[in-house]
Amino acid sequence: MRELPVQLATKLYGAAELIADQGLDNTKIDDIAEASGVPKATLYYYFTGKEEILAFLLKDLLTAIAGDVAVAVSAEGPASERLAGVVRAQLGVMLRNPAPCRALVGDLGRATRLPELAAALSAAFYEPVEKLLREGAEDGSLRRAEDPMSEAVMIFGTVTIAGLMEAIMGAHREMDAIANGVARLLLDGLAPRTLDATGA
Amino acid sequence: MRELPVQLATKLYGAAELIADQGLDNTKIDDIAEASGVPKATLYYYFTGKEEILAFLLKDLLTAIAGDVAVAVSAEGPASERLAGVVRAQLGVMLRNPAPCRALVGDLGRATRLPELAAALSAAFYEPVEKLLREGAEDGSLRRAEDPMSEAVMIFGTVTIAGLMEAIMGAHREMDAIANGVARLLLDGLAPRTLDATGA
Amino acid sequence: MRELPVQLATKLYGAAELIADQGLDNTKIDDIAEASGVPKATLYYYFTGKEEILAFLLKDLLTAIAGDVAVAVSAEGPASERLAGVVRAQLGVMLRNPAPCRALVGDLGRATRLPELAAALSAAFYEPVEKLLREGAEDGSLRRAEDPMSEAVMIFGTVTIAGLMEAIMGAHREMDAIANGVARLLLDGLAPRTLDATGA
Amino acid sequence: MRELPVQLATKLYGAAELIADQGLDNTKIDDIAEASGVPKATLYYYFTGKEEILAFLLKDLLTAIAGDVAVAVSAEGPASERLAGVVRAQLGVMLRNPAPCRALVGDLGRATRLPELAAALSAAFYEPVEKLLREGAEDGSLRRAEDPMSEAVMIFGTVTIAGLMEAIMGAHREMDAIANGVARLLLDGLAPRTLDATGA
DNA sequence: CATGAATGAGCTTTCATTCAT
DNA sequence: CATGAATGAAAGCTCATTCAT
Repeated sequence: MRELPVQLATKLYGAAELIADQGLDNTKIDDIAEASGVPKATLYYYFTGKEEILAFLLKDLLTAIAGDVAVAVSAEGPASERLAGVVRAQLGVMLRNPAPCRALVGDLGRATRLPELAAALSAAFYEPVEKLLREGAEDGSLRRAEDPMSEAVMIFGTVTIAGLMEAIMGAHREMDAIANGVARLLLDGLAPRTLDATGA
Repeated sequence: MRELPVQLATKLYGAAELIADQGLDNTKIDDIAEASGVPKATLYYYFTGKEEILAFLLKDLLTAIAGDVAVAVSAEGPASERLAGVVRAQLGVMLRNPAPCRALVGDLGRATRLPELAAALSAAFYEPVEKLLREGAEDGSLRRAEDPMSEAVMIFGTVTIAGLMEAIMGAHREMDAIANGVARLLLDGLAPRTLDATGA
Repeated sequence: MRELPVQLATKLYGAAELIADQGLDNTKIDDIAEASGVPKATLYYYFTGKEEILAFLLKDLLTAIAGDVAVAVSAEGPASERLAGVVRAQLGVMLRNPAPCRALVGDLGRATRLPELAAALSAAFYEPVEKLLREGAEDGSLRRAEDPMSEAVMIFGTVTIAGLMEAIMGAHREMDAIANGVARLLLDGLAPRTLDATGA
Repeated sequence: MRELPVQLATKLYGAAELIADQGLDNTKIDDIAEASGVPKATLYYYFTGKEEILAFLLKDLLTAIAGDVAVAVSAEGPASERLAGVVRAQLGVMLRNPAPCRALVGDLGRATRLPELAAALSAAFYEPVEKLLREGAEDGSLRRAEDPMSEAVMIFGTVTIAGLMEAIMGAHREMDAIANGVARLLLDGLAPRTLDATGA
C-alpha cells in the first residue's frame, strides 16, 4: 500500500457509508470508485485490493478511538472517573463516525481476520483500559479485577454494542445519556447498592 | 426452503465451521457442498441460496439460546440470580457451539440485514431479559433500570463479547469462571461496594 | 482438466485456426468461445485456462504425428527408406492440419514451457527417429551418426520448417514434391555425389 | 522510435533474457523496466510500445547474423566450404546471444507478423545463402538445387533448431562440434557415401 | 530530456444458479 | 427425489499508455 495523498484519503471517506450499508462484499469496487470519485485503477494503484481499503478505513477509526481514549486514560482524577471518560471517549468517536463504525461491526468477522487491526484494537483500547483497571485497584476507586484483560474486553464489548445500537438505530438519544447509562452499568452494576452511599 | 431431512441437517453443521472461519461471502457454495458432503445441486433443492443456509444455521443457534435463556428466566428465585443464570445459559450455548456462534458474529452485518434473524434474536434474548429486569426492580434484587431495552442490549453485548473471546481464542478457561466473571461485572459493576454487605 | 465430451472436442478445432492466425495471447477467451460455439463458462468448466486449451489442441496434433510417424518407422524396408517415410508422414500431418501446426510454431516459446508437450514431442518424434537412425547404421542404409539424438532433433527441425513454410505460405506445392525435396536434402546432402552410383 | 542513447540500449539487453524466458506477452512493460533499470515512462519516450522493444532486440540479433553470414558467404574458396562457414557463422551468433535468440524463436509467430523482421531475416540469411547455393552449382562443389529458396529455408531451419537446442539446453557442447555436425548433415546427408572419396 | 503519478479499457476468471435426467 | 453438467452474468484486477512537471 502506497503512501496516500491526503486528498485521496478524504475522498475515500465518502465510501465508508456505502460499505457500512451494504457490507464490503456487496460493495463492488466500481461502487467505491463511483462513491468516492476516485477511478478504479487509481484505487488499485494505492491499495492491493478491496480488503485493504476497508482496513485503511477501519484503522483510521481505531486511531481516532485510540487517541481519544488515551487522553481520557491519562486525565486527572480517580481511575473510576477516568474510566467513565473512556466510555464517553469511545462512544463519542463512534457517534461521530457512524459509517466506519457500522462497517467495523458489520464485518467484524473479516476484521478479526485482519491481523493488523486486531493489534491496532488492542493498542487502542485493551492495553490502556487494562492499565486503568490496575490503577483503579490501587487508588481504591475500582475493585481489584481478577482478570483485567478479559474485563477490558468486556468493557469494550459493552461500550461497542451500546454505540452500535445507536449507530444502527440512527442516534436518537443524547450522547451524554448513553454514556451515563453505560458508565453506570459498568461501574455500579445492576444490583442495587444496599446502603446507597455511592449512588449516581 | 423445503423441509430438511434430519440427516442432511446434521451434515450441514460441518459447514458452520467453514463459514465461521471465512465469512459467508468467502465461502463458495462448492465449499459448503464439499465440507458437508451434500452435492451442490441438492443444497439448491432444499435452500433458496447461500443466505438461507446461513440463516438455517443461525436460527438453530438462536433457538438453542432462546430455549436455555427461557429456562433460566423462568426459574425460581430472585431476578438477580436468574440473571446470572441467563448469563450462564447464553455462555453455555456459545461455548458448546463455537462455530455457528462465530459465524453469527462474523456476519453480524448480514445478520442485521436478515429480518427474521433480528426478530429471532429479539425473541430469544432481548425480550426475556427485559422482562427479567423489570421483575428484578419489583422483587428488589435489581435496581430499577432507566431504559430496560438498552440495558438488555448491553447485557447481550457484554456476554456475547465475552463468549466470543473464548470462541475465538479457543476456550481455555472453564465455563463457570467466565460466567462468574461476567455475572459479577454485570451485577456489581467495577466500583468497590462501599460497605460490603451485599458482596457476591 | 475434465474428460472432454467428443462433441465439444470437435467444436474446439474451429478455434485452432483463430489461434494460429493471431497467436494465443491475441486470442481472447471470448473469441475462442464464439469461434467454437462453446460458451466461455463451459470452456472453464473443462479447462483450467487458455493455455490448457492450446495444450489440448497441440497435443492432439502431436498425437496424430506420433501415430503416422510410428507407422512409418515400423514399416518394411531399409532404414533410409523408412526415414523418407517419416518425413512424408510428418509433412502429411502438418499439411493436413495447417492451423494447429501454425499455432504450434507461432507459440513455440510457450510450447517449450508446457512440459507435457515437450514430453509428447519427444515420444512422438525424437525417440522413434533416433531408433531408426541406429537401425540404419546396422542395416547399412544410413551412415553411423555420432550423436543420434541431436541428429533426430535436426531432422525434426528441417522437416518442421519445411512444413511450416508451406503452412504459412498456403500450400501451393504438392506434398510429394516437398517431401522429396526434404528427404533428398536429409539423405544425400547438398554436396554432389562424386561417383554418382547412389544419386537419386 | 527515437534515437537510442547507447547506455540505454545496453541496459535493454538485460531484458532479452526475460522475454526469452516468458514470451513477450507474459512480460509486462513493468517487468522490462525493472529488469533493465530503465523507468517505464522512459521506455515509452523512446519506443512506441512493447513490440518495438522486441523488434529492436531482434533486429540487433539479425543484423549480427547478417554481418557474420555475409562475411562467410563472400570468403574465398569453394561454395561448399563457404556454406560450412555460414553454418558456423549463424551458430556462432546464436550461441553468443542465447537470450534474444530464444526470444526470436519463442515469438516466431509474432516475428512472422512483424513485416520488417521478415524482411530483415530474408536479407540476413535467405538471400545470401540462396546466392551461395547457385554459386556452388557453378563451381561444382554443391549439387544443383531444384528450388534454391526452399533449400535455403530448410538450411536455416536445420541450423536454427540445432542452435536452439543448445540455447535451451544451456550450451554444453563445443560450438565447433555442433557446427561440424550440422555442416556434415547438410553437405553429406545421412546416407552413406558409397565410394567414400568425399567423406569429412 | 526524463519520469512519477494516474487512469481507461479490457480480460480472465469465478460462481451462483438452473435443468434435464 | 436428487444430482452432474452446463452456463449467464458479473467483478476483480491488470496493464499499456498518457501527461504534467
